[in-house]
Amino acid sequence: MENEDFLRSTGQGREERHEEMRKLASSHDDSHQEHDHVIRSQLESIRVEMEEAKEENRRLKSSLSRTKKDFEILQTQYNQLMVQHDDSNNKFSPEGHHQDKGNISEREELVLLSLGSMTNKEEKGKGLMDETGDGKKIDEHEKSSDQGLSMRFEYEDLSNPSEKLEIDHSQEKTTLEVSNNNMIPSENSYGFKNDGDDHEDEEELLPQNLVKKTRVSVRARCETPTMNDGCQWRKYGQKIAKGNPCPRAYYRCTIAPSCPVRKQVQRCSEDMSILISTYEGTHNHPLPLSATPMASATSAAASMLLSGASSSSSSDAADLHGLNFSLSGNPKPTSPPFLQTSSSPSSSGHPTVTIDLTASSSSQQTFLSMLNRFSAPPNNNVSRSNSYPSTNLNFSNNTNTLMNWGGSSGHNNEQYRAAYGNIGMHQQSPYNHMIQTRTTGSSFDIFGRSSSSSLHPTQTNLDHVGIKNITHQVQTLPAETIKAITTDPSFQSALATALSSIIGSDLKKDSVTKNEAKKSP
DNA sequence: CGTTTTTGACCTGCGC
DNA sequence: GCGCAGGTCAAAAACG
Repeated sequence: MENEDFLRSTGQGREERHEEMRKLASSHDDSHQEHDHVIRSQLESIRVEMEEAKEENRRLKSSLSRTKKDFEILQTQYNQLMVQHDDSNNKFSPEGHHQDKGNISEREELVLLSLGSMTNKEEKGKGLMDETGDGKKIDEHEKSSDQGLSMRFEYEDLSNPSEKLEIDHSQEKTTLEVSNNNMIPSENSYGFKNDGDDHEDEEELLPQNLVKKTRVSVRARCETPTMNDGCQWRKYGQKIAKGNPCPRAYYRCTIAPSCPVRKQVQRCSEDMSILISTYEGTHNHPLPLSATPMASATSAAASMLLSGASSSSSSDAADLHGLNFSLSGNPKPTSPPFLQTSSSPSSSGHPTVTIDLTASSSSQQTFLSMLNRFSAPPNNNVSRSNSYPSTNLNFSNNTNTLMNWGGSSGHNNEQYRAAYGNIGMHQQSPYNHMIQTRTTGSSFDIFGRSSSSSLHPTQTNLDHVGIKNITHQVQTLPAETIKAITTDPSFQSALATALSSIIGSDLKKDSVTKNEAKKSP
C-alpha cells in the first residue's frame, strides 16, 4: 500500500514535474524564440551590411584596377619620354650627366624621379585651374611644369622580381595620389582626413586634429610676393609681426568656400629673397593638378612631424649611425638640416615643420647622392653580379621653368623691390642646403654636423660641404632605417618637393647664365 | 559689377 | 587683470 501510494504519489509528482517542466520549457521556448528572433534580425541586418560592404568593395576594386591600368599607361608613356629626354640630355648636357653616372654605378635599382618646377604662369594670368590652356606648342614636360610644381616618382626594379611587390606598392601609392590628383583626400595615404564634409567629427580625432593644427612652413627663394603653389588664395589680413619688418600676409583657400586651409606668407627678415609660406590645415575639396604636389608635400611634412614627434618622445637622445637624433631644450640645432619642425612662439604653439628649399646646386648633388642612398631597396640580399641597377634621377625640367613661384595680381620684381627695398636678390647670399628637422622640444639633425660653408651655386666642391661625411653616414644606415625611410611616402613626397624646387632654382640660374652667355658671346 | 586687396578694429590666447 | 602679439573680421577701396 505504502508502496502503491508512494508510486502513485511519485507518479503524480512526476506528472507535476513534467507539467512544470513543460511550462518552463514553453516559457523558455518563448524567450528563446524571442531571443532567436532578435538574433536573426541582427544577423539579417549584419548580412545586409555585409552585402553593402561587398558591393562597395567590388566598386572600389574595379576603381582601383582602373586606376592601376591608367597608371601603367601613364608610366609607359612617361618612361618613353624619359628615354627621349635622357637622349636629349646626353646631347645637351653631357657634363651633368656624367656626374650622375658616377652615382648610377653604385645604385641598386632604378628610380626615376621626374620633377618639374614652377613657372611664372601665374604672372601671365590666373590660369591655375585652366589646365588645358594654351599648351598646344609645348611638349609633355612643359605641360606638366606649366601647371606649376610637377613631380612624379617612379620606383622601378628591372632586375629583381621579388622586389616588384615593394615597387608596386610604392607605385600604388603614387597612383592613388595621381588618380586623386584633384582630391586632396588622397592624403589618406598619409593618415590624413578622408573628406572635408564633417570637420567637427574629425576634430575629435586626436592625430588628425594634430595634423590640422600642424603647420608646414616652406622656405624658398622667391622674388615675387607670393609663391605659386597652384592653389587659389585670397588675402584676408596683413600684420607686421614682431621681429620682422616685413609684413605677414594671411591667405585662405578660395577654391572651396568652406576650405579650412590657411596660408601665411612672410619674407625672411635676414634674407628678404627668402619667402616663408606657412600652410595650415587640409584641403577638403578637389584641387587643381598644379596644387597637388605642394599640398601633398606639406601634408607629408606634417605627417612626418607627427611620426617624428611620436617616436622621439620615447628617448631623449639617440645616435643612429651617424644620424643625430637629439631631444634638447633648445630646439634650434647647431647645424641647419633639411627639415625642421618646431613649436616656436611665432607659431603660437603650433607644431611647425619647416621645409627649407633655399638650396644650391651642390646641395642638389647632395640630395641626389642622398636620394640614391635612401632609395636603396630594403632587401638587396639577392645576388646580382651582372646587374648594376641604377638610380636614375631624371629632372625633366624645361630650362625655362624657374623657381619663380610667382605671385599674381600683376606683381613683379620691380614692385617687390619697391616694397622691400632694392636688395640684392640674385645670389646675394650663400645658399644653405640643409633641411632642418626640429620637433617640439627636440631636434633631428639628419647630418649630425654643423656647416657654415658658403658655396656659390655652381660650386661643386662636395668635400667642402661635407658630402663625404653625409655619404658615410647614410651608408651606415641600418637596412631597417633605410627601408622605413624609403618606403615612407611622406619622405618621398617631401623630398620630391624639395628636389623640384632646388632643381628649378638651379635651372633658372643655369638658364640665366646661358642667356647671358648668348647675349655676350 | 563681382572679386580681391587693403587696413583699422576687434578678438583671443598667453605671459607677467 | 593688464598688456602684448598673433590672428581674424569687415567695410572701403582697388582691380579687372
